[in-house]
Amino acid sequence: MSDQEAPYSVLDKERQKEMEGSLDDNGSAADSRVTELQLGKRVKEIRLSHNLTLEEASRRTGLARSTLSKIENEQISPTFQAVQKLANGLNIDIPQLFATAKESRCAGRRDITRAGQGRVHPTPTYEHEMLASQLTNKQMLPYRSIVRSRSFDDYPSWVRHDGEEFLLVLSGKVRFYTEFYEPVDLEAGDSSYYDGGMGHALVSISEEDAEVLWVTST
Amino acid sequence: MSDQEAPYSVLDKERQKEMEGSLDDNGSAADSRVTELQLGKRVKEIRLSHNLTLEEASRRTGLARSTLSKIENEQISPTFQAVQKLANGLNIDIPQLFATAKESRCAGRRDITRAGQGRVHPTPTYEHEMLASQLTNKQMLPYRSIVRSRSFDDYPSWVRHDGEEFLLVLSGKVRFYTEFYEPVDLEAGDSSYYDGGMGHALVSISEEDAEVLWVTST
DNA sequence: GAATAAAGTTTCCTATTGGAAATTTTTGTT
DNA sequence: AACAAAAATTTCCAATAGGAAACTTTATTC
Repeated sequence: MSDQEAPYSVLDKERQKEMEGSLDDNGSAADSRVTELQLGKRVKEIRLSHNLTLEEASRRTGLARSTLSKIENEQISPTFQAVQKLANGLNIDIPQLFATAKESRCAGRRDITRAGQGRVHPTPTYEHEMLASQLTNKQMLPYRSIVRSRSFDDYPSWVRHDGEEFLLVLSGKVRFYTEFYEPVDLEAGDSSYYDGGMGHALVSISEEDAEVLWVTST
Repeated sequence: MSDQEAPYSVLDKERQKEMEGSLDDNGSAADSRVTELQLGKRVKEIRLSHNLTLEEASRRTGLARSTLSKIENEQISPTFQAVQKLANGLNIDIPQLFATAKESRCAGRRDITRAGQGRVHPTPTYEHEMLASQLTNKQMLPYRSIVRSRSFDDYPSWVRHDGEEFLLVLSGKVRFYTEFYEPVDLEAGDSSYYDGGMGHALVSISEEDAEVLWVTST
């Protein structure tokens, strides 16, 4: 093959490879923590653990051998489409792919929120105090709320969201409306667990505004 | 981060009126189209729920406005790199991005537990009352516990388990021991969020046994 | 309602990806 | 060791993503 005059010399290659290690920059706000590295390695691991050749993997995923090779060697950043084909073809679900890349499960994170020191977020019907708001990427979102609403009519429509929700009444008394059930009155100490996708709403029915704790799963 | 910028609004669910239906899967894991369609929509949802403009999002993620727009409108398939910047910049973890498609079970489950009516499960150090125990297959496990322990020595070893844990002190006062931090005293209303894999233990330090609420993610 | 500003989309161009085929590396056989 | 076969990598080029700026749409103000 050509040697001295080729525009892409071996030297260039080496240099490129080195730079590959940390391709996060753009000094802007994004916290580009180095979560990168893993993907290619991970894919290779999985492929090998299934005892597949690139050829086979190519057949199953619909991606070219060459493309797979490049992905495994971190030479390219596959498009989302490609990632999906990969995941489908190799029978891995995407979260799994990133599970390792993301970070180890046995972290030692801890966040403490003193009473009343959460980040407050008011709405017409509730006054929410986000707890543990320092910690990001949580699996659950806890918040303590004061139920301002005094009538079901305060709600233009059902409140809905992804995930599941746990509710505990801390003080006062509320009426708990849900889309598929009769309303129920809950007092301090009563709790409920329900699907967030089901419409729901709370109304204070005690002298003072009731206080509740919510934990939502993501 | 974590300041006066748009408060994390998982709470702005009010505006999340529609849950899209209609995903035609052909059962097998072969077709990638299904999830593909979701990505843009999902990103847009998330961006809006954080009350961000494309401009803002661009600043945070380091991706161009135009690129973000194209992604949201499914005009391009972002590279993995781009997806990562997205996830970092918008503070979402990647699995969450992909979670949509399969989560189409907008069930309407609900379980109510009256104060003191949970299923009790005593241990030497705690007296646990499982809440919502009627409901199985939950993503979270809530329980209210009385902290019997009076000394750290009551614990033969650290308590550890999978997932993450949210802790709220309901009454009394506890000392919160963790594997990687100095012990902290918590009073009624104080809360903490931490990784279950990190050793932890509670000890009552008030006159009466303290009462706490725990929610563990699975 | 026109004028202005802000948010979002499209265009145009460069940089990068993805695939077919050539090349190199690895593995197995005599 | 030499050869052949299989697997992996690299090259080259067409197709596509990403970014800057032009443009269109949607709010906001006078």
